[in-house]
Amino acid sequence: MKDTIIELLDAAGTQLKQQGILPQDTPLAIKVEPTKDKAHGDYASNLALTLAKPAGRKPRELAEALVAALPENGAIRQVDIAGPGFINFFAATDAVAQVVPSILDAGDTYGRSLSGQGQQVQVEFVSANPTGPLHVGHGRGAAIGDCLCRLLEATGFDVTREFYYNDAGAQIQNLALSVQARVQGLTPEAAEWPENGYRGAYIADVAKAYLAGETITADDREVTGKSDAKDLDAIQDFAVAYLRREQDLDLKAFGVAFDVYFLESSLYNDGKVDATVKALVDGGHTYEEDGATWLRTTDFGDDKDRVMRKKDGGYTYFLPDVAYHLDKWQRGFTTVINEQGADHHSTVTRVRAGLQALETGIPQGWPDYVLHQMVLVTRSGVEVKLSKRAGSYVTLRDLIDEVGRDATRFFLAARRADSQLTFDIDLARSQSNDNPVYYIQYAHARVCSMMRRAESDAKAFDHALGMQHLSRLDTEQEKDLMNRLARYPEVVERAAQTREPQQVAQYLMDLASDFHTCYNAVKVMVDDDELRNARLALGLATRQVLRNGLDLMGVSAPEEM
RNA sequence: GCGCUCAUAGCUCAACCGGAUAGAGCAACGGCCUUCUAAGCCGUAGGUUGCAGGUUCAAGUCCUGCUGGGCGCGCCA
Repeated sequence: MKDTIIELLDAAGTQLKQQGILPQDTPLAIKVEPTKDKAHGDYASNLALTLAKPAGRKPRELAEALVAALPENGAIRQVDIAGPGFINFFAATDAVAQVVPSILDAGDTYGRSLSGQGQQVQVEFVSANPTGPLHVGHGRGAAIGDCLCRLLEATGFDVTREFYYNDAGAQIQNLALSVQARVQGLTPEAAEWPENGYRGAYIADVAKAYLAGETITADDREVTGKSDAKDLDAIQDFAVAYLRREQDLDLKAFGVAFDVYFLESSLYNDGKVDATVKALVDGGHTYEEDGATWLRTTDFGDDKDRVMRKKDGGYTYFLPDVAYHLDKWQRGFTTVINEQGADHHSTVTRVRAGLQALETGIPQGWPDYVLHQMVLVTRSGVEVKLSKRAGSYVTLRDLIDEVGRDATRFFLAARRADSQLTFDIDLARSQSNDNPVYYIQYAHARVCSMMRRAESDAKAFDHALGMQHLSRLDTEQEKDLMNRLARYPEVVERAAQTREPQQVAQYLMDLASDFHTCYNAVKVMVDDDELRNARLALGLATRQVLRNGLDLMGVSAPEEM
C-alpha cells in the first residue's frame, strides 16, 4: 500500500518536472507515513512541503498540482489536501483487506525480507567473564543481543552469535584464589581470605565439586577436579569450566545460544596479540615513555594516548581487544555489532582507534556498538541488590526462576537500550492487565480460543469463503487492525536497521491493543457464513503476526491462558 | 574537571531518518460479563516534552548553552 502510494507520487512528480513546474534536478525524496489521525486518511505525504522551496511555489498550490498529476489507482479511494499542504490518502477497503491473504499465504515468513542479501553479520554479546553467575545486566545484554540477531536473521542476514571471554586475566587469578581458599576450608569471613576474593556462595559449590573430583564439560573442554589444594592451575581450569557451564545453563534457560565462544587466551596462543603489536609498531603509531609503550590513539579521535605495553612487559586489556576485532574483520564480517553494558563505552573509541592505526582498510566507524544502560531491580518499590547465590548482585537466574523466561526477556528487551531500566519484579510477575507480556500473549490466546470455538460449533474456518468476502471487513476497528497488520514488515525492517528491538515490542503492544478493541466491538461467531469467515480470516492473520513478532522477541505464543 | 548518555502526564514508558491536536498502560473517577477467554473493552480527568536560546514552512525530535540523574575517565578487565 505504502509502496503503491510512493509509486503514484513518483509518477506525479516526474510529470510535474516534464511540465516545468518542478526543476528537473530536484530529487524526489518521497516520504509516506501512516497517519496518526484517521481524519487524515490512512497514509499521508509531506512531498508538497519539501518541494515547495525548490519549486518556488506555495505548498498547497504544489500539492494541488501533484494530486492532479496522480495516476488513477483502484487502491486509493480518495485523496485530500490538508493543513499546510499534506496530501492525504484514503485506502479503498478492498485494498486494505489484501493484507489478510498476504499474511495467511506467507505464514511464518510474513515480515521477513531478504534485504540483508545473505551478508555475514557477527553479533557479540553477553561476553561475561567466567567469575560468577550471570547478573541482570548480562540478562539485558542477552535479551537485546538475541533479539537483534533474530531481527537480522529475519531481514536476510547471515548471523553469527559470539561470546568472548577472558579465561586468563587477573580476575580469573582472583577466582582461582577464592576457590582455593574454600578448598582449604576458609570462609569469606576469615582474615586469610584473599583480599579481592569473590565471596558469593557459588565459590563454595565450585570448591566442593573440585574436591569431589567432578568432571565438567563446558564449550569444547572437559575438566576433572582433584583434591589437591596446592595446584592453583588445576583449580583455575576447573573453576573456569565450572562457571562457564553455569552460565551456559543460565543462557539455556533464557533461550539464548551462541555459535562461537571465543577465548581471549587464544589470541596470545595463536600469536595474534604479538602480530597486532608488531603491526602497530611498524606503522609508526607507537612511542616509548615512562618505560611503557604507548599507542598514539589521539591520531584517531581518542582524547588521550593509551598504554599498550606496561612497564612490566605485559599488555593492557585493550590490546587483545584490538587483536580480537582484527580477527573478526579477517573472518569476513563486514558488519560487527558489539552489545555491551554502557560502563564499557570508553572502549568504543579506543578499539576503533586501535583498528584504524593498523591501517588494514577497516572503515572508520567499524564496528557498531549497541550499549545498554544499567538495570535496577525493585520489589515492592524497594531496590533489590542481593542474591543468595552471588551475594552482591541479582542474578539472571533469580529473575527467570521468579518471573519466568517470557516476562524476563520481554521486560529486558522492550525498552530502548540507552535508557536506564527499572525491572519491577511485582509487575513482571503480575498476571494482570498491567503486564504487557500477558497483554500480548492474551491476544494470541484469544484468537486460538476463537478458532477452537469455531471448530466445536461445526463452523470451522472456510478459507475460500473467507477470502471471497474480505470486503465485509468494513468496521473502523477492523480497518485499523488491518492497517496495523500491514505495517509489520516495515517495523521489522526498521528495528533491524536501527538495531532497536524495542520497536517490535512496542508494535506488538499496539497490535494487541487494536485486536482487543476489535474483539470487543465486533463479534466473530455470527451466523452469516460470509461475514464470519472473513472475520475468522482476520483473526488468523492477527494471530500469525502476533506469533511472528513474539518469536522475534524470543517470547512464547501460548494457545491458551 | 573532562567525555559518553539520558530527561516526555503523579508512576512506567511510546511517538516511525522533523510533520498536522505529543500517545498508551498503571494509579484516580464512571460504565460494560444470560453472547466468541473481563489477563479484556469503553469513557472522564491528567502536559509550558528539565530550563534558555537558535535553525526550519514545521522541533519532543536537529544545533548551542545551562540544570539534574546514570556511567566512564589506572601501566584494572
